[in-house]
Amino acid sequence: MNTEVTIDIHRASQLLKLFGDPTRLTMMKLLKSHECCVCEFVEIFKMSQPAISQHLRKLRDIKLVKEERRGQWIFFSINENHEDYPFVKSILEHLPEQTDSITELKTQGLRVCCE
Amino acid sequence: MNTEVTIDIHRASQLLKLFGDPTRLTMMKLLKSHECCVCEFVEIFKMSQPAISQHLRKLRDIKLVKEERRGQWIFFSINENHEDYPFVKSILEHLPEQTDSITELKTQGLRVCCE
DNA sequence: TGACTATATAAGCATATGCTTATATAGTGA
DNA sequence: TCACTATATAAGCATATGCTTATATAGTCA
Repeated sequence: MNTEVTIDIHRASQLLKLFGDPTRLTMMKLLKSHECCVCEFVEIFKMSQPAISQHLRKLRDIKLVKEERRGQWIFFSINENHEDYPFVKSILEHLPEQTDSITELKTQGLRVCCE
Repeated sequence: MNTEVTIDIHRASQLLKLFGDPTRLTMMKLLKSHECCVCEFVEIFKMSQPAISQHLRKLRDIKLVKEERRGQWIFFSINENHEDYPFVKSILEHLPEQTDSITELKTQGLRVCCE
């Protein structure tokens, strides 16, 4: 019936549990199109740095996101090689773009650019 | 870019939070193809009747499932008219079929049939 | 090196969650 | 009506979750 690869239902529920938090879900949607670092999320979500860091850790623990240090900053991005990325992608595609928050960051001169 | 209707990210996270429990996620997958009543779920999940009832209530509270009494039994089914059903459907389509548990119910003579 | 910025981690705490047991409600059928 | 089955609800409890504050780690730059 379904040509798509299916995902084990327990693993699926673990992923969905992480996506069940509005902050993490928005993070994932943002990261799908934009690399971001912690301090940017702090601005976007108006949330403390440890809170942001802990959300990202949960996403990183199951390898949904990867990190890369550049100078002072650690940039987070979606791990497109994750075994369940097709599943993740199909969920994120139903969500509205979050480009506004990135645009606002830029307007405020808070978008971290590290070349 | 995307011709699909998008879902508000907060509402999405509420749905996904409910789907973040393996029992409820499996229930939803089962209900997508089979009407079931509480006592069947009790058998399938080897879980107490109140526990099952409470999971179903959460799904019913946000109208993801509907119920219909037939005699002694109350049959639950997916609410395909839910505003977010396309989103729900796309998630469930990634999950493996759960027909085995229904087959097993039938084998044990525990499948409730109410015509 | 020392001050600064970015990030991670630990501990604590209030609230949420998912079960349990006990009990209430509602339909069936003798 | 009464015993029975199916389901719902309430209260209690152990654990999980998501924040907080305090502190540690690591890089930058004067």
